[in-house]
Amino acid sequence: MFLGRFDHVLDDKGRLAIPARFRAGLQDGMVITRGTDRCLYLFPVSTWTGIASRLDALPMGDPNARNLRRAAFAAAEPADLDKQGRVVLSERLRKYGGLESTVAVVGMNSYIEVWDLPAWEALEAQVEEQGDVIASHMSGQF
Amino acid sequence: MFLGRFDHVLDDKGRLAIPARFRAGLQDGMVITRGTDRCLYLFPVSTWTGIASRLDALPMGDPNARNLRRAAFAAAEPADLDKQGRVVLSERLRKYGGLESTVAVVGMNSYIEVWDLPAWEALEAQVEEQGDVIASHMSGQF
DNA sequence: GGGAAAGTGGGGATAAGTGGGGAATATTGT
DNA sequence: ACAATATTCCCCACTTATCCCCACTTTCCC
Repeated sequence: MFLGRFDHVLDDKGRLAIPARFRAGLQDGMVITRGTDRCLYLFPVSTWTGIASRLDALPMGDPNARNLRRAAFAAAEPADLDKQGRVVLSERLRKYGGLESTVAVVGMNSYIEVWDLPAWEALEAQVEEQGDVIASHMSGQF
Repeated sequence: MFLGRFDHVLDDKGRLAIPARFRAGLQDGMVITRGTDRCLYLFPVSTWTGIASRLDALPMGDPNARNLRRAAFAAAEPADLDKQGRVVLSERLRKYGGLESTVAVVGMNSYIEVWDLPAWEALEAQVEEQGDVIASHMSGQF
């Protein structure tokens, strides 16, 4: 599973080194797409196919559903690890995520999120202020 | 399958370069036809035959079904990739899609859509206005 | 401390996207 | 029917981006 946060550098070719611990789960390829709050999602293909089939099931008679489906598929980009364990993030994805140079690669258990580092740190600080909320969500679960 | 968005130029001969990643799925030929919302659909032949047989199965006693069938078959045009991986879009199809010079070629998983770029961008902006609709549709799915 | 692996950087070969010329085929007009 | 014009298709050429490989530095681990 994908756990932990890693700060990596995006080079001028748009390449991002995937943390070594995450690579095994991405050997068969991955799909990178836009996530919530200006981050990027990075799914193993096996996970993506499930998402894709649910998108395919959307009713084509509904205009909103049609456009949602279009946006979702258009934003998705297949990718593979190179021999050094990196992926190329397209110009478009980088722009969406506001990725400049240093990014946070965050394991989200079943998938991976990629954040511009300043944005991630701001989010982290914000969450820290709300410590009680998190604690209340976790109580009685372990 | 077909994923991602690519901005390509339509030359004065009406030729459109198919993104290299899409070509493998179209080697055996394709069928281009009118899509919803003024875009073009581009199906691999194998996918098209399924659609065609469903159209064939429509009840010929029903006037609506008859006309749907007529419109669907009349709009469809077979095409092949040339040696450079391009297809020629007929005058009629270009006019229907309002294709001027730059178009968006969008992978829709099982088929491909072709949009006039300004129209596509308008659609994208519209979807974005609806907030994280995409994310909410994907959330709870992985 | 030594070895291996991880993260980072850069250069060269190859393919992708685009434009244009010319031969073969079809279309039009006299 | 024949010539003139237009259309389609195939091939070649250029520019830019992408991919693949090699190499260096730092960190981690034994």
